[in-house]
Amino acid sequence: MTLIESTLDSIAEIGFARTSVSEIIDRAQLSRGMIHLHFGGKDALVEESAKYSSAKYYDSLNGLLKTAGSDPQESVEAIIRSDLSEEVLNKRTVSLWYAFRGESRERKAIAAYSDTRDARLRNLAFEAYLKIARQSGLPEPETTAKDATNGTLALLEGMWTDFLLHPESFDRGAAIRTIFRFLSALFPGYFDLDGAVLKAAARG
Amino acid sequence: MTLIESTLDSIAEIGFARTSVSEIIDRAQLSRGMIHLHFGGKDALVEESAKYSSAKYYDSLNGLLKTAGSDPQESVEAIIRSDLSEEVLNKRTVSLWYAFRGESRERKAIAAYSDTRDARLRNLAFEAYLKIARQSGLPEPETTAKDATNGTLALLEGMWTDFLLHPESFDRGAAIRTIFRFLSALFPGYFDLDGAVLKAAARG
Amino acid sequence: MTLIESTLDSIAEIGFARTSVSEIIDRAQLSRGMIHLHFGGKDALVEESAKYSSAKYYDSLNGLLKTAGSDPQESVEAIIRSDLSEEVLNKRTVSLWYAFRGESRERKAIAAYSDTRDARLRNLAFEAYLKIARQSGLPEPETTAKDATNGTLALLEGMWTDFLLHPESFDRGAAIRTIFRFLSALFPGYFDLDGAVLKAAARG
Amino acid sequence: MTLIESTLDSIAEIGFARTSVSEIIDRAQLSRGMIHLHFGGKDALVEESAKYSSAKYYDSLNGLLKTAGSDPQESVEAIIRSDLSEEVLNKRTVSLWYAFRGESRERKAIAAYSDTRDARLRNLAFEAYLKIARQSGLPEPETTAKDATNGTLALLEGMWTDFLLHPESFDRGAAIRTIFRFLSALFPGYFDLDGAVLKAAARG
DNA sequence: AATGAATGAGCTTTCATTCAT
DNA sequence: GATGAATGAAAGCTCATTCAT
Repeated sequence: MTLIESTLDSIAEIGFARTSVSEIIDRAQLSRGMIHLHFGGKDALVEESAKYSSAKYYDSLNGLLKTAGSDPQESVEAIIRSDLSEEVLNKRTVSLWYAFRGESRERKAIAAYSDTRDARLRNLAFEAYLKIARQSGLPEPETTAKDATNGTLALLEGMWTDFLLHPESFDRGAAIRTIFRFLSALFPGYFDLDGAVLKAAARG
Repeated sequence: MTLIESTLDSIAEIGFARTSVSEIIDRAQLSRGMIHLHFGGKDALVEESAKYSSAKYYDSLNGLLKTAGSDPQESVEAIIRSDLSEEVLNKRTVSLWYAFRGESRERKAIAAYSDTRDARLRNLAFEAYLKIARQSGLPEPETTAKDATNGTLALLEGMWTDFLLHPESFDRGAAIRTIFRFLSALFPGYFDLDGAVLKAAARG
Repeated sequence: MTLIESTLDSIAEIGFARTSVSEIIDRAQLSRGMIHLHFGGKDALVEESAKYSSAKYYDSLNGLLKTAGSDPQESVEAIIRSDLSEEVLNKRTVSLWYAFRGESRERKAIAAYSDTRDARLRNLAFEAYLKIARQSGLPEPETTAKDATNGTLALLEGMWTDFLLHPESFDRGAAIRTIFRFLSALFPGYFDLDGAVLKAAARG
Repeated sequence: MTLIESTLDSIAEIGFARTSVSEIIDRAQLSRGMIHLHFGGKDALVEESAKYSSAKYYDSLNGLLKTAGSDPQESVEAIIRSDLSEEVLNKRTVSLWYAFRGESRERKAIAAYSDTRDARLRNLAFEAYLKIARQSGLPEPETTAKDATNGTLALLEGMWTDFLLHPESFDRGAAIRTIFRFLSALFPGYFDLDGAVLKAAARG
């Protein structure tokens, strides 16, 4: 196993504080010097691990988003279902995510990889909501779309926190339904409690 | 200053990793042995500090909630405005909150004090939403109220995360407006973008 | 034994490079943390040791100089005999002196304690030579005294180096005689090959 | 650049302790394995470097001594002026010389190359002084010549130490004059404060 | 009860050396 | 011969904890 994966495993399993160089090299079955040879030090390895972990999250997400249809409400649904899927949201990823966030106030390099969903995801959601808001004839569609985007991402964050603190009792279905209840109220005819609603008119 | 407050100051200012016994006793101007004498060790002190910090959060919140009117939508507005107020949501509290969450996967005693808004707050929100849902004549008012509660608390979590990662650019007003956009869609006539809407009929 | 003495012993016996924290604490029979507790780190301990070693050299020298009579040529003789005595010039002191000098180019704090005989000793020698030069009626007594001082201290340095490199074959008597051969040529009637010459007139 | 020159550069510039294998190969632009391939290890390379450095010192000195005239006092003057010339005595050589001396107590192979002027130089000086002593009709010319030799080399050592510790304020002219003051006293008519005195009789 | 000097396990890092290529 | 990735012993240092006072 690589040093980065061993580092992530260790942080996920025993936490940031107990993730020592010794722990990492034991897991990676590599020699002590490798960390400094390849990364320059433990801190740099941890930062690379944060970067890699963040990239993996977006990769997983992007992989899942590919399955979305062309309708904007389908894109939104894909984002929500993907971000709350077992592949993306599980004990390991949530442990890592919060471990890095706990360090982010002290280490700006880590903060950069701990961001609340990155620009690409925000843009994807915003574009979808903008189309929906315009189609619905809502006033100020940009502002509506922006708030819907921020709100959706905030709701996803909240669900992740819930998973962190109650991994055993967390209910993915309930989390998804809660989000769609808000969306179906905001964009009636586009969403219902089960997700995206595809109208005959919209499908042509 | 007490050991607990010094511990919290240290965690908030220089982070979990650099919060050593020496750092704490320097801040508290107490002798080295006091931590073990009074708490049994550093870990126990940190747990007590998490407990105290959590209690202080709810105290601040409860203090602010007292100003709420008797209408359920006013209660909801009070919760939201309080939880995003400068008194409750600031660099210190958010640093502490995420520092403890970073540790929560490894230390269950800390997890207990890092919870996503506790039972009292959930009940308060749920009771308010239940009244609103019933008054609105919505079907399945309990489920609606539960989802609205979970969603509201999730949105607040999301806003806190946003503050953690972008303390300088965070906009309290925009955060509040975003939440009310969702609530005003879910409970039209009870909320608008500015908060609670108090109908003549409701005021009697 | 103290940490400083253990450090000096180690440097004298096994050299600068092999004088590790482990070596020092083993010799001192103290715990690992003491070096950092009392001195702040190995470097600071080494500097304090250099300072102490330097002070001890001057103390030994001053102790021996007390035996000197009141005539200036007796002062000069006392300086030379003391600086080449077994008490002052021995394997330990010469090892330390050159070990510190080897470091002095890189560490200015150590250079300060490695100086070629300090100001007090220079002044003592200069005052003695000035009196002799004036009594002898030599032209430019100040310049003569200055050169005699520099030359005497340089000769002593040279003898120390000889001792460093050939501790077994070094001959204190020959070293002293060599120096007095130069001095007796420079100040005839004041010194001969055996040291200071005390004239009837000078003795009263 | 060769490994030996890189090693000497490193010791002169950053000191013994910081001269690592990595530092040396970086300077030499050679691969890591070369040190062991060609020298068997770092220690052997350092010893070869000490040997080379010593040889270079004597080469420089010999080159400068060639300019000396045939009179013995001219030979002595050449030795002194050469050993204190910028070519021979400069920051680099003095750094190297004292770095090796600092190690000499522990590594006899290095001590051999750190000697206080070698046999050839001693013989050259001794032969010159012996001629002068005999010409002057001094009693015990051998002993006088031996002391003059030891004294001269000791004085040169002392001047080097002065340069090591005060490279900025060191005054070559003053150092030379000081030595000649001693020599002119010991061998009047052969030296004065400016160096060798060449008598009409001696020149034929 | 209260102190803080002392401990030593465990930390990150360095670096001479090895050896498969 | 020549390379440089890999090794792991040993380095300096940190720090929670202990305990004689």
